[in-house]
Amino acid sequence: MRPTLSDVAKLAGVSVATASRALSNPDLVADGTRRAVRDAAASCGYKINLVARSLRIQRTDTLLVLAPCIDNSFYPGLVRSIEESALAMGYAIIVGFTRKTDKYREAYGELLSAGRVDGMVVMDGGSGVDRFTGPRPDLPVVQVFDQIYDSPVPVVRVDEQQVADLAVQQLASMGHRRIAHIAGAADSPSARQRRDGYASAMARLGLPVDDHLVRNGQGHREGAADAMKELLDLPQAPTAVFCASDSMACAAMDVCRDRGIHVPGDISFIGADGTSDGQHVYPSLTTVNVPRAEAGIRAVEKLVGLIRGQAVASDTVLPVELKLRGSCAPTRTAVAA
Amino acid sequence: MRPTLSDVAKLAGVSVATASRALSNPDLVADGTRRAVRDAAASCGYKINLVARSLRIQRTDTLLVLAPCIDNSFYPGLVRSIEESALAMGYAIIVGFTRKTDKYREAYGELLSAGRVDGMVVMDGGSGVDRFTGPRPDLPVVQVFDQIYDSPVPVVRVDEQQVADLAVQQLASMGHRRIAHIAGAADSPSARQRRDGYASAMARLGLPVDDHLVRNGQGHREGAADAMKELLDLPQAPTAVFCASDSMACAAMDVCRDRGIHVPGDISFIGADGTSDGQHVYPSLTTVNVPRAEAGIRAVEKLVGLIRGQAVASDTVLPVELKLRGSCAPTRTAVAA
DNA sequence: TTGTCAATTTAAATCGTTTAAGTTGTGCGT
DNA sequence: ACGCACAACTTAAACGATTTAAATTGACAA
Repeated sequence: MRPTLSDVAKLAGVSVATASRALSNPDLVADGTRRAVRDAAASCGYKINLVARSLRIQRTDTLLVLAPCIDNSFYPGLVRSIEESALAMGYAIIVGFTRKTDKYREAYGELLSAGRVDGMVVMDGGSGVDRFTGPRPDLPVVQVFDQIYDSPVPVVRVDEQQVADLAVQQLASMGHRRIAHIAGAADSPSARQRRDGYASAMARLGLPVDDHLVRNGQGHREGAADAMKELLDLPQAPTAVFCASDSMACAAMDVCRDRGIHVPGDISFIGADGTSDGQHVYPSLTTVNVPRAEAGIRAVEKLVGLIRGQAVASDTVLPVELKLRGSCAPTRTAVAA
Repeated sequence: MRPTLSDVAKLAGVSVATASRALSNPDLVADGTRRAVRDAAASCGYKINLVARSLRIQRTDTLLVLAPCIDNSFYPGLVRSIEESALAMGYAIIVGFTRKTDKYREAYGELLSAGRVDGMVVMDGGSGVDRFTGPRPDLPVVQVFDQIYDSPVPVVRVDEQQVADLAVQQLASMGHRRIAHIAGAADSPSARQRRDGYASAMARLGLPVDDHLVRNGQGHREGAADAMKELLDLPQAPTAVFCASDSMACAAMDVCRDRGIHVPGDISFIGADGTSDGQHVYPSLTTVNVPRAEAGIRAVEKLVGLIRGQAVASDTVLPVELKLRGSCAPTRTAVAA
């Protein structure tokens, strides 16, 4: 049987209260007593029972982290960053994947409402947070990217419109006028915002907004490949494409290579997110970077603040940044000019 | 204040014991009582306190999953598979990254020895499992891939020698004789075994084993790129390379592209692991697939068996398989012949 | 000797469940 | 009518820690 605190106390010849103090609040006991208790604990291999401790102090020191999936190269980095700062603040993390499914959202939400975790970071904005916890607006929850429309839940995010803006602006500054957009999953709030951002950037720059130039890539490679084929088959194919994610951009570039179309000579690409997808392809992908590591840190800070009952900013917006790489170039006419 | 079972009992006019039974062991109470308790619970929004429950039943229904990192594309799929089967068996998972560092190994090991989790899946074989839990051979632990030398811990793995064997055999059958190897991290058991497997396969096939043809790629892209450059600078460059991981193979192929060396025309590549790295490069990478999803399932099955005190196989070896893709081709002489 | 005070230590309550053991009351056979 | 079996429920004791309030100890001054 595993030794308990009472075993240690017996061994050291003190009460359990003193044993508890000696181990967790050392300055409240006399030197000799402390040593005796510590020796006793070591000699019998005592390990605290964290479950009992949690019950008593009403804290689990554990956070729940929910991502839609982990196949997507967007999330691993985010999870890693969350894990790192959680650990630094004394929390372990339970990781769950919602698969964008209410069944899983609810299953994991139980962990929060049943007190197995102290708070939750949600990266899956597919639907309201009440999908997770039922109607409990008081629980500590932080949303990261993919904000739910007019949700009261504190959020760490970027300005998605600006993501699109930077991309379109860059392409336009290189002389492109027929700029297409391959959009992300229809049910993703951020994908919708990037599409809107694309449209308004085009309008603002006085570029022709042609509905045929906007295609739904559904957020995955296959969808993006199909979308790209449609774009290339257009009577007037675009000279540049802004894709809502790097992985879609890579898939679209692959389609071009297969058809013998040169990137960036014949057509330029810009992706978004700044994942590793775009770094090791040829040509390497220009992208609008979304600071995922930073977001993870801020999310944990915010969540821990919430848990401790401190006042926290309800909306944190992080800066995005264009990373210029090999996949885009000035149009031929711009070069000629 | 959150309602407890005793609140529910009061509301329903029964004792807490009956309330507990009505909710978790429904067939032990009368129909009317059950309904009364359930209604009471619903009406006050009662949620069970899983921490209290865990303390009482001495189970947390939580597993600890330790990976060295998650940047590497090898682990996300494995973690996902573990999460999926754990959830199916009624377990949540705490995920931790060891960063191949004893500090982190010990920090997470605490969770196991302090009873916050019921068992642990370790994917980081860098050192003995005692690095995690101290000298506690009785705790439920399963190792996945990267087995620790003569460790008593049950393991789910592949035959790493066979991984190398399949690769070398394939290349040899295509006429290659100068086959190089770019090895993985020096401290990784599986990397060492693949290197040994390469050497013995070469010997068995009567191919010249030249020390210059074995380079340490250190398991990452940069290391592999350096290794590849050295190989290309050799007086007699290899005509084929077996890389200990797909990501290293991709990095090595990139070096060839930069130097204008054609793959697979001038040189063939085979990677290992079957990660997504090799699927979206050009040419797509031939690889020896390691069944990660299957491994995750088997690991959880085994761990849960261990937790429940059942007898489990101590060594599960899963089959590997060559996935022939575009990165390797017969030598010119083999084609001419 | 006695009282005061600070420094330690202890007993007991508490966190919210589960469950073994005990109580009650009903129906049944004889 | 009596006793027995059985169902339904209650009581009370865990699980293993923390923490409040009370008790003990010893030193020192009056």
